[in-house]
Amino acid sequence: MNAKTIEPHRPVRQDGEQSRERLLRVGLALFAQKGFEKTSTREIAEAAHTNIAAISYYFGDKAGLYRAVFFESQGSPTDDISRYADPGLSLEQALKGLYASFLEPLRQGELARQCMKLHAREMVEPTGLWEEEISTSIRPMHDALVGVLCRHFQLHKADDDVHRLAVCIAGLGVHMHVGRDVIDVIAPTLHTGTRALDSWSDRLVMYALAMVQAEGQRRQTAGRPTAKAPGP
Amino acid sequence: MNAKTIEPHRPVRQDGEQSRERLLRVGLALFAQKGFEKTSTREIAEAAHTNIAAISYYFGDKAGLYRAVFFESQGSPTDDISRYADPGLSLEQALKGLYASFLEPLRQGELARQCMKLHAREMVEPTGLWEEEISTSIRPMHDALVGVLCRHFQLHKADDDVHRLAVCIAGLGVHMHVGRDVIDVIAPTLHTGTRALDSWSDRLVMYALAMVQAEGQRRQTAGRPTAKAPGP
DNA sequence: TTAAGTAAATCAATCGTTTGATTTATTTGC
DNA sequence: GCAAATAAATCAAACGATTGATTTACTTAA
Repeated sequence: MNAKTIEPHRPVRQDGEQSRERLLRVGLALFAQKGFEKTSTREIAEAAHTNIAAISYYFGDKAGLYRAVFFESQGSPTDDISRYADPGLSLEQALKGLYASFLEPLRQGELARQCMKLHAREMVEPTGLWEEEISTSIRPMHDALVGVLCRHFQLHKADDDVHRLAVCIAGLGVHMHVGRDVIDVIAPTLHTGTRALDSWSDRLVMYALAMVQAEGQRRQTAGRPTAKAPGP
Repeated sequence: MNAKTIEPHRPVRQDGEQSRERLLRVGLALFAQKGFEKTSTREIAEAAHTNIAAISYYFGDKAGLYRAVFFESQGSPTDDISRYADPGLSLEQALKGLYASFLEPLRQGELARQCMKLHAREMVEPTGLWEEEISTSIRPMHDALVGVLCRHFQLHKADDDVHRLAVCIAGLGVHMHVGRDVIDVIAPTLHTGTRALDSWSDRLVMYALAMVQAEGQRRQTAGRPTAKAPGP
């Protein structure tokens, strides 16, 4: 943040802020690769070319470093909502924006991919930060998606079926990250080249639109009885 | 190595097998809840009312217990494929069978749910058993699903688009387990009651059918020029 | 007896963390 | 301008705790 002037020669002593950033970067890589428990503070310090004490010096403790990695390392956390929550957008545009939020980290490089992996790891092995992530990032995204669907279905209030549909639509995007390694093994060609992600984006939008359409048809077929299932 | 191979006959003492089963049950619960690293052998032994030495006595080491938990505890691992790989089944029947495999563990009780959680954990934090699980369980499932789709699309060979569709169809089922805790927080009503899972099954099948239909339409619209990657 | 099984004590290794001292950069007093 | 003083950053070393694994002695059923 603070502008560090250019040092005339290689200083024997680091800047401090540089060590902090190295710890963040290395911490993200190792935490994403091996998880929190399997990663030792000595390993982090060694990879970051710092002393072990630097971790507690800058972040208090190992958990503090993890927390900082989790919240500071992400590129653009929640402002992506504007890409699909805007009432002026069409359904297809909103879905395109939604899946772009999911897929962009995959093409953006290793750093963003590590962030996603860290978040995916939190999903099945919550360390406590996950609930905060839900309320600050996931919940707004889900609500925005539910809003888009309600507007499309001309509903003033979302019912369980809308929530289910929203979960499934988002689930396609989540699965791109969670199941990535599996996909690489089962069907490696699906992840080769930059065009691959474009194909994924097109298909995800197409599938999501198909699900929305199917749900719309179901709501019409289900007819007046606004209940969930046709009564006896 | 020690000659701690599998005994051909029942062990002479009854308490032994009981301790072994208790270790498996408790190990599954703790590994699923806290993960492999966070779970200590002392904790397992204490919860199973056995001694720490029993772990190495029956399973060699902690990793051996984990391996036994991972492969022995699952109810019906791979024979579910018959439920959707049978060529005589219709597409809808195959999809119903597929999602039944995903959803049944959720209604079957805590034990099966713990198994699924253990597998979901392996997905983002592989301990080495995951690759074996892919080749023995996931790959056959994916191939079977691809086969069903190829039969439906009247293709003699699967292309990337079919694989993509299969991944998305399976992704809906995977997301039921991976995102379960998140769903419980965001939309708790979606998981209440036994009827809830029936609704999920109906919707998943409906959405999958919609995706298949959309892909079929796309293949027709795309027309003769077999799009991007026509094989020689 | 014989051997499987259990219990308690103990092993070496590693963990995260803390300490006190050292080195460098910046500020202050004159 | 210049040395003293303060702050920031880094370092090696060791801390206590906990880990998985092992050893030893004891119990129990065949």
